[in-house]
Amino acid sequence: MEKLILIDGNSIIYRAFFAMPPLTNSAGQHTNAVYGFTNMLLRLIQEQQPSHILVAFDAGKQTFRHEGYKDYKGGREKTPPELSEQFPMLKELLDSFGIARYESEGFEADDIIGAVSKRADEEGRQVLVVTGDKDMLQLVSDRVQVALTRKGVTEVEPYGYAEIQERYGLKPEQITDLKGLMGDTSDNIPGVPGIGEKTALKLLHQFGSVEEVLARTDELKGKMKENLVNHAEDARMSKQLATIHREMPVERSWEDMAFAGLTEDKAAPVLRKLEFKSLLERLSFAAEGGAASDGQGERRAEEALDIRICTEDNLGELLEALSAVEALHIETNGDNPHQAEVVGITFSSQRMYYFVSYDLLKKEAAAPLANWLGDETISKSGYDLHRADLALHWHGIPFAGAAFDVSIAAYLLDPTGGDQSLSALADKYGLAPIASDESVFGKGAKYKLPEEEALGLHLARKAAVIAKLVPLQQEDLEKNGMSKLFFDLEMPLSRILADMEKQGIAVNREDLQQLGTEFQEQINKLVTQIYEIAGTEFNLNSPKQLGEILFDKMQLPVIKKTKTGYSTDADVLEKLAPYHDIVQFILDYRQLAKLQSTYVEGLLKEIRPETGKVHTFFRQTITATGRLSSQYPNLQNIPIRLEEGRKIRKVFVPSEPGWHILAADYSQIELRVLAHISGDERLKEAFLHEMDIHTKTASDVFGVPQEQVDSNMRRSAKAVNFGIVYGISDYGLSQNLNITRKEAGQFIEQYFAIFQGVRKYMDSIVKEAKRDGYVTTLLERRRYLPEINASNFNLRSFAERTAMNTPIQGTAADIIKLAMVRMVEALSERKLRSRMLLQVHDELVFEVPEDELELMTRLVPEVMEKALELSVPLKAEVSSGNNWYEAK
DNA sequence: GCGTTCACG
DNA sequence: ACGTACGTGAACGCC
Repeated sequence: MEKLILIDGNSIIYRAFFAMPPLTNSAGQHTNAVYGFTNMLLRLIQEQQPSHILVAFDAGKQTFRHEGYKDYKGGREKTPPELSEQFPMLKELLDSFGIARYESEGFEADDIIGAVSKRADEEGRQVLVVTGDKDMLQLVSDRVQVALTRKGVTEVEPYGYAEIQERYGLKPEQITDLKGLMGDTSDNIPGVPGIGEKTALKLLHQFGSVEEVLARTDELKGKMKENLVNHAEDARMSKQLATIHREMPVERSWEDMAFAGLTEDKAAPVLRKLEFKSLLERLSFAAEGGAASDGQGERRAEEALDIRICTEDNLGELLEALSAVEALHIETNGDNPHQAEVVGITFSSQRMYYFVSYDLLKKEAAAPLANWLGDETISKSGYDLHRADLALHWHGIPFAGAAFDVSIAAYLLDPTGGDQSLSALADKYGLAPIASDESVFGKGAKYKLPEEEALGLHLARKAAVIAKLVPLQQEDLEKNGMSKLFFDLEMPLSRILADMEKQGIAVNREDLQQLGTEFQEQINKLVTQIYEIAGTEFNLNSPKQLGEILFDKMQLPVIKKTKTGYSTDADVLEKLAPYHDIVQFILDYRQLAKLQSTYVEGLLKEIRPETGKVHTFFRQTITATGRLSSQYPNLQNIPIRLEEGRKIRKVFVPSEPGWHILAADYSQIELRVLAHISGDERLKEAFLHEMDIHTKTASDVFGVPQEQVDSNMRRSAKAVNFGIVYGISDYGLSQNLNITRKEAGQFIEQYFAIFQGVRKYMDSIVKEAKRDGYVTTLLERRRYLPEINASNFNLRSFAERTAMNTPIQGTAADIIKLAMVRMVEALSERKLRSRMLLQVHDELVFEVPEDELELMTRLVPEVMEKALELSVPLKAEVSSGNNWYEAK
């Protein structure tokens, strides 16, 4: 008789973790949850004699991160790292047992179990679902049984029709009704207030279903009736949430799930590594490894590598091997690559690994090696070569020829994939494991280089992993249709970014200091006034102390609270301003204090004395959408909206006398992208006719001619347009416009009634995300949304808004990146001296010699507008002056 | 190290 | 019943 055991992996490992006492192996890894899981598994196998087994997991690391987030919202503990670290071990163990496991981006273990059990049921097979989650009881049928864990985890209690009837007096399909009424705090299912298990069961015994209860509330009375009437929708939705979807495409055949029993050669090494001696005995496996054991048997099976620690004497070997180098790794220290030291370089060449220390690299004897590094005709594969390039540059060693950067590939393949270190990538691709940097170097203040031998080994392992990753990632990129994005856009861009960063942008130190003096005078005045009104001195920078003054001492009304106390953010202070003069002073203080600490003092610290410039570091592998980010300093958030802050821009000047700063920005690029991808005729019309998009939107939504749109209507329309781009919600819009949620909802409804193409796009992109588990941009940049089918309302809603926003923000990011690549080509073709310095999401900043100003004023917007052809025109506006302030 | 606030697109 | 507009980085207070 064939029998399938379907295990809810997440549910069981959680329970095992909390049920078992702490347990670690000699490597210091926690193993208690894996131990509990394995015990349960072996017992099930013995008792049930299954022919097939499948363990289902929630997909991806994100799930656990967001479970932490959800728990946090629910006021519970985060997933402890002692548990997180056990997931990879469990998966390795299952593989070694020959047990199939299944996780699929965008789906939860519930979905997998629901769908697999349904199919098996239809095929007439016996199924036992093992879980700690009572919701699963809804899956019970003639052929499907559900085993719930008891107190511990190794014991389970099987439920069929009879047991559910006996325990609850319900049929399996009524389990969702039960949840609909009583809710479930751990899953964030609300249910109906005041109704717990007892009341819910009574109601269901009387009426049979949620729908029937709600239809016949006239037969009830009192508070319960009131709650049911008022929360009818909650009840319906809760039932929906508790319903397991059983329709996902199952990408496992029956044969894939076959279980043939354990074999010692596969299972024993993993059990030994975990140091599960009692289990080894129970299975009659040897507790010590066989012939393979080499005294390191208990450690992870890191690969033995053939390593040369290079010296002046043996450097010739490496020089000969250079022509066959598959990968190199350039290790740097510190976060800021402009200040980093080069720790050492390793090379992988035909299964030999060479380590070169920085000291050796700087010696005359290594000149051929330095030449090789700087030869742009030699293609190089590595990890974070952009960072390496900068570090080498400041030590006088040119680097060129970056052709395949494993960190960028990993980012494109999963921009929100969490830890993208080489150690994590080795795990992910099933390569020989390598130690984490933290374990080799320590972190923070404890960072310390190990002995050269150990250092060389660790860095050689990195080079080895890079060499192996390259073909694997190349294949994955190809599979995802991202090869062009990688080779023709991101890799060229990474080289361009390094050039921009080395170039830097000049800052007038004296002017900046002068500005600081002016700010400080104003700050001093404000502080005096505020202390006087408050009647006491306190730390104005402490929201806690400020809150005590405003709300306890002065008794101003509390508008909003944070987790830790009173909120004092600008939103709140603006609402309090009418009550007391002090509030405006505080707002002004905040503004100036921000400018002073972040932009005057912060920027001064970043000016490099040698160049008189600031050299930001653009990060290419951070954002979820494909945008860049900027650090040390962040030059993508220099003030502009308020005049006081905008003055900061005056200190950003050309680095050569007589040159100009030229800035060009895309006009409404995100709404134009939306017009293109949604195909909305009205939106397209607006851009084809060069209309003011917010006025046009107001005119359409309020049904008045454009001439009659007043400033308030335009302001509302602008907020709606922003909201649309962000993945609109009535709540968000209401916050932004300071109106009620209902009014915001009406705005949105009116908008969608006019821009129907946009509504269709929003609906279809969410559907697409639910089907595929990811969304893409025009250039096939991809973002996975594992929570798009979550049963938790907040997680799911967030993913839905992300599904709407990411293709828009991401495509805009694609476009300006394309423009940057084309711009550099255009500059070099025309042999111009102008330099591209900064990118600020929809803006490019250049420094331009006088005699190129006219040409650049035409060329830059032209290149930007032609970067990608859409069904609406792209528009770029250009301007120039003696500094960034004037280039507006 | 986390939370709050605020600067930008 | 729940609480978010999307995407970032830096400074500061506080534990």
